[in-house]
Amino acid sequence: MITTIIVDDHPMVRDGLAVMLSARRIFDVVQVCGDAEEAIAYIRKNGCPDVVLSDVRMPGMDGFAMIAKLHRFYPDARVLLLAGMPLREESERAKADGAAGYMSKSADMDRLSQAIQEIAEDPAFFAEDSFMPSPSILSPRELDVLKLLANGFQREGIAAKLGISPETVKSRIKTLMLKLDVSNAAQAVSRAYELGILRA
Amino acid sequence: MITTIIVDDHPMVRDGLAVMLSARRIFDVVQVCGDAEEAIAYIRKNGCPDVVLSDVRMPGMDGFAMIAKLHRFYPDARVLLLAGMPLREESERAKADGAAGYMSKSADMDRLSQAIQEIAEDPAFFAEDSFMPSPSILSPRELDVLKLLANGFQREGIAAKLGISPETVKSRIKTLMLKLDVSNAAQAVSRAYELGILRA
DNA sequence: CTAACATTCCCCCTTAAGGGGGTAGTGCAT
DNA sequence: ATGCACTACCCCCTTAAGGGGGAATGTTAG
Repeated sequence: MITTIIVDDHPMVRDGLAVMLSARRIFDVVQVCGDAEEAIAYIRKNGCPDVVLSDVRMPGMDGFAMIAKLHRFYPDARVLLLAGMPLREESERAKADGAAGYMSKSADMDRLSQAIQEIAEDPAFFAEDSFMPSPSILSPRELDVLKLLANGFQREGIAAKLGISPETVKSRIKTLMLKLDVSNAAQAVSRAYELGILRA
Repeated sequence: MITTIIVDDHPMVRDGLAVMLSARRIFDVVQVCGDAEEAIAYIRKNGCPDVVLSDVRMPGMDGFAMIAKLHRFYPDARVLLLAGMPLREESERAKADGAAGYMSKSADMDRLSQAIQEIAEDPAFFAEDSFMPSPSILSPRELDVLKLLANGFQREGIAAKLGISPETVKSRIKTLMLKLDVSNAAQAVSRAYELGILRA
């Protein structure tokens, strides 16, 4: 039995992972947390699980900061970082910062499962998988919507501008936020600038 | 009597200006508009006023685009651009693009009144006033809040992070959005990146 | 001294946003 | 042909955001 805890600000991702992992009898998901602070508090109280699965980007403390903090108390803690949008540079940083791996949230369960087991068994193992082709993570339509969001439009205005329904705009915003791994429009715009999707 | 119309996406600014100008008996504010499209539609139906007062930054068509479009039908239209945050480069562009002036929204009424009169009388007059020292338009606290907004936090989270009340955060967001001349958090973040207040 | 500004916090209110589903048609891959 | 991404659209729901005020500090630049 491999004990794990899952840290992700997205309830969907977090719970989905928990269910899928638990379905494989070799994993025991002892806790799911919405942010790094919560996870660290839990670990300090209840001890460190075999593997910590954590989102890279989270409001507040991010995955890297969490590793640093966690390693101060548990130098041997194994943290597998999960990225909504895996980037090669980030993976390299993860390795350098002592992560146990860096994988995509959309990696299939077999690979993830395999990775977690290898991490639990081999203290030197670093798990990684493929990367996004960096830009154009967003579909053309999502980009349209994002640009209008950055220009202060809201759903109704975007819908009128693009000649579609506000509900569809809502759908695009939903998928776009999921891809950027953010929780609201303001953060989506920020991430987009950071990733070079939007240019200053 | 100098006829004017006011175009600004901020109801506060728009109506405030209308009232203050109307208080001076020499001005007749014949219309207030929330966006450039609306203003142009009005002008094409009712004729061009002596002076058009328009915000520079607006969702959709901005002040520069409005001048270009307006001048296609009314080559002599006099448009005084108003900036929430006056920048020297923007003022130069305004002059080049055929604006009748470029002034700060926070210019005092006497100067604005004076400028409008000169614009109405002299077809070659270009009105301008002082400029912001560019960066640090935002107060330290506003910057704190803005950064957290860009990181996906919302009022409650920001309040907790800064150890203040959510209502205070709301106040900071209000003033910050006013200064950046934007209508929501997403646009505030975008403007901040464009202005170099936030860095990718 | 007194504006101006920043900061803190409170109230009201309406509307928009976001979470979490679902259906369905297209077109492009394996 | 079966899947997958993209697109468009619909429903439910709760909570957050933003508009529009106000009041009270404290600091600082005229």
